[in-house]
Amino acid sequence: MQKKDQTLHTIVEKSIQIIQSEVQNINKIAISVDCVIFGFDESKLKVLLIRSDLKNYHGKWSLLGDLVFPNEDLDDAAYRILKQRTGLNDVYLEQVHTFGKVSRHPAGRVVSVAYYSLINVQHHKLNILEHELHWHDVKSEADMAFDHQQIFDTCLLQLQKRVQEHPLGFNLLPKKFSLRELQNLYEAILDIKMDRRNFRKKFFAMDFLTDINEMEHDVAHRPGKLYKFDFEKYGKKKKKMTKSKMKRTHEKVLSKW
Amino acid sequence: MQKKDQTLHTIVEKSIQIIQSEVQNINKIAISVDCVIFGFDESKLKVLLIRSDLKNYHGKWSLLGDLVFPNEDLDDAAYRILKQRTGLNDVYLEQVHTFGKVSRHPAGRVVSVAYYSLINVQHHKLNILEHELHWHDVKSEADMAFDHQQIFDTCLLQLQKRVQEHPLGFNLLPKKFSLRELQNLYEAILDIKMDRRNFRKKFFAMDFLTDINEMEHDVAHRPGKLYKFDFEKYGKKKKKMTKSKMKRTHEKVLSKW
DNA sequence: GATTTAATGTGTTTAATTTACACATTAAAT
DNA sequence: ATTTAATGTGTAAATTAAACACATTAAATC
Repeated sequence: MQKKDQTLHTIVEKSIQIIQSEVQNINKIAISVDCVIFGFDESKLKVLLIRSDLKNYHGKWSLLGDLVFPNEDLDDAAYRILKQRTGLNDVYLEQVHTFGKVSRHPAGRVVSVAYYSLINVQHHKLNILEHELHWHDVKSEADMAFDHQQIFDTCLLQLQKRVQEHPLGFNLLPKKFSLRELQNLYEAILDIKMDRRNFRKKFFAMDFLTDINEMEHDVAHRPGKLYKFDFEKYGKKKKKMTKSKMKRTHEKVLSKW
Repeated sequence: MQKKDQTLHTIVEKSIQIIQSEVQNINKIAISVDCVIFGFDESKLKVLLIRSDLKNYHGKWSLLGDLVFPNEDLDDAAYRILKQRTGLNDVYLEQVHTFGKVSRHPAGRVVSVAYYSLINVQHHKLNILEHELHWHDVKSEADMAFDHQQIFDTCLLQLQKRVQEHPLGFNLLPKKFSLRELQNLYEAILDIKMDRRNFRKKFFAMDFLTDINEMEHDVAHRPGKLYKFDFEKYGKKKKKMTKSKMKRTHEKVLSKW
């Protein structure tokens, strides 16, 4: 009995070792997704953070993330996290960068793919209070866990760049908005002041704002007109632009290095 | 004996199952790196490809890639591949995007991080002929394995964008080059024709080209002057630019959507 | 209800950048 | 000596970006 137990033990242990080494050789890397979820509230750009539950990072803030399931597309994992935390489908989501330093996570080797997402804060109001979730003003420093500050910085830079090339900003606004709100949004994202007259001129020239013949209410000054963004019109124009690229010979290229 | 064997078998099998399921739950995802290595030769933009060795993709071309080691930083894996294949250190390398569809790789779940790299084709000449490596003209379609066409397309787009914002192109040229070569490079990368006079004006205005008082040799026409790119001067200017960003209030923002 | 407050709505002028465009010059090849 | 195929150079026109001021409106205050 003694002998039999030993044999058993040996064999089992050996099997375990073999399998474990196999696992290590083939792949000992976990993949996670971290989402930088941006919102816009009170004329400020916010990011959704959660209290870290790890001991090492007690009291610090984390981005919203999770491991990617083996049978789950990477993008789907990001959408899953957004759905879980905000209850929202159909949000703007964009992959930014993958962070893969060996020592970036205390719990082991975890490579993390960072996404940023733009949501309308009025639309969720859901799973916020239940958990230790918090809309953090991007202008004030948060004490973040792991390399999440770096991930956040990278995503904010990406957002700043993208928002100057494409009309993403509208994803952060309510359907109806005044030009002042729109300008506040751009000023918050880019952290600059803009000239009001030139800003308006530029947006009207783009011709994607629909005047819906409504005004602001309950503002302590002259109320502004409200507009909608015409996503459809923009889609059409974008298509045309792509086609016309085919024909181009010269181009405004090599901007201000 | 019969009984003992069965018990053993059962226990071992159970152990294996437990461990395997553990493996599956925790992590069944492998991470690879794929490099889109660009070169510039005979006034054409080229990409380095290798014959695929997988059966399913027999005869097709692949990007250069490998699995990431468990104890290896992601970026280091990319540099390792470049070193292996071209013998070059210190090349320009930039992460672009991570491809993570469940079914993207026939051999199982592999998430791949794509990088592009710019190398001077004159500097290597090494491990090219030995393996089934090949400099492929980006303008002609290659029959690529897996989702490598998509990865390539994404990286080319990224290169086209980046090269308009920063002076990356010089990484593809020899140390000394004529303005004609420089223009050929930009025309090849962007796939457009540019005006010669305006191109020269623009580059001289940037003030990063050093006239080295040498001329082209053995060209069947008037030889052009040769220049070097002043990386140091560029570095200084870039620093200043970043500082002056602090002060700015208005900005050329919201370009041509 | 008159006055104050704090914002909206609106054009023009100037500066900067981008684009278009032509001819004399040079070295090698014939 | 002539031909060839490129280099080197400047200006004017068009477009885009930046700077800037005043009358108007609704709510809040007195």
